[in-house]
Amino acid sequence: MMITRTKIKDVLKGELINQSVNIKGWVRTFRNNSFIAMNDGSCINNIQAVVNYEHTNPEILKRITPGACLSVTGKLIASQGKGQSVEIVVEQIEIYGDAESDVTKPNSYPLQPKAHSLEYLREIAHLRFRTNTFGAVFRVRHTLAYAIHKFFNDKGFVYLHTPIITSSDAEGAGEMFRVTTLDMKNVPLTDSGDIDFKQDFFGKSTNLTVSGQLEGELGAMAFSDIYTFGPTFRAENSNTARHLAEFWMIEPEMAFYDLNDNMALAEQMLKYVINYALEHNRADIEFLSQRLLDEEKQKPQNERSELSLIEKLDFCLKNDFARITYTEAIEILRESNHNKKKKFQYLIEGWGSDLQSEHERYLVEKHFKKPVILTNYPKDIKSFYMRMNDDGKTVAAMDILFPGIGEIIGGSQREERLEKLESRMKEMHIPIEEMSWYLDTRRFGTCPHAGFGLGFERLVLFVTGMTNIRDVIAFPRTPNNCEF
RNA sequence: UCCUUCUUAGCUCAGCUGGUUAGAGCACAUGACUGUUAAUCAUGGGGUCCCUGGUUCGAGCCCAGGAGAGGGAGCCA
Repeated sequence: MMITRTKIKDVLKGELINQSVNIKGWVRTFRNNSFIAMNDGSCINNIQAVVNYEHTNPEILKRITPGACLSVTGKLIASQGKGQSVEIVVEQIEIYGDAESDVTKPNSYPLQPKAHSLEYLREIAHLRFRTNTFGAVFRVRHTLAYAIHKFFNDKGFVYLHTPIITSSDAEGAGEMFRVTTLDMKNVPLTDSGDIDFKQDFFGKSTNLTVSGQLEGELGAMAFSDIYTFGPTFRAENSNTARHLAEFWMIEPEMAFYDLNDNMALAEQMLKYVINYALEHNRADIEFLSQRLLDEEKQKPQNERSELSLIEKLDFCLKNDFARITYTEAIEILRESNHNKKKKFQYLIEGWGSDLQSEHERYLVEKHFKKPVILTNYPKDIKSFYMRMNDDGKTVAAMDILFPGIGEIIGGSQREERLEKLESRMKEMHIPIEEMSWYLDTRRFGTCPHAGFGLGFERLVLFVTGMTNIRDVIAFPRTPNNCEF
């Protein structure tokens, strides 16, 4: 009789003890010609399937190699060994797919039963899901994505799908990728010698979106509360461990919210999703936490983290984020011993200039030692749509800074007053005519509103303790790299 | 884009001041063992020292250019 397949996660619960079970998955290791460690991705743990090698065809045994895909049927029993509570006594093995283990042969399975560097695994990103670390990372990533949807859904937010192809280039959030069907070898030109986009697919110049915020504001002016969660594209030539050319962003936009409401929502959301991941992916996060501890054992004492990953996440949940204005931040930095001893590479020059990464890191990691929300930045270093404060010098912006990540959220109360918005756009040379659809929100029933953007991969970085953003997205796109 | 470090076996890395036949651990193969936990033990095979050019009697090592990767910065999420 055929037994239906059970996922390894469920088999490991032990409820099916003394019953026949069928599992399907990939071999991690095969020890002692007897013990197959199998994983099907349903959880971090493997199940041990025990083969009686004396009664099994040696040709079959030879094909049980790391990476091979098997279907195993047998009785689930209490394990005699120490590493696991239950194991399967193999009665039947079907090999779905072999994996060549001999590294001297071409096309051998590149994952060996040993530690590999993250850089090496990045080169074989199509197979790295099969490792403990990346299995854990991508299960956590999934849970965070689900938690974000659940958080907003439970609050009555509408999930708005903003366009991926846009014609607006006024956002100014970054360099854009062009979308075109024009023949690159024979680009049509106008009489004046410019590219004739009238002949392009959309009859105008188009790009991949750098932000769904402006469209999001349109939704908020009808549904009150909306959020977007989609891919975002920036053609910046930035090569860092925190930037991608293609990344996922969450952008809520709320009518009748001021800056304080905005901050409160952002903090509540971050804590909700971190807590959700801790509750639903405990084993994965514990594995990642232990992984970091093992890694840090190689470092000198003074370079090790004060808190483990789990402790860091718990700490973040239990403490209020620090909230300070830009002006107060400048004061703290100016008065710091670090600045007085000239330890900053960029000394604090005074009010008005943007903070450098080292300054943000000092505030978060040395001074407050917890997440920090910076507010009310000088208008000249922020975007046109941010609401002007009464001082005429600052805007109602907020950035949330996380330890080890830097800016994880950027947001603001939006400028809802038409005249002020238009004059700001003129100052910053934003083409007002092209943005007429956006300005309609201010013409027809405008209201105070606010929103923010959360870089999803940066959140995943924080929760998994990974340090390179290329290791928390399945197939990273960065300058000069678009593999798979 | 800028600064900086690196590139040696399938993987992770040693390789002294430029000097004979380039090493280790793991992996892999073969054999032994058989309740293991990345099993253990023995034996064995395995190298375009990233590429191109130069200096030198002699280059893995020095110089120039190029490619790729890591870390930092800028831009930001």
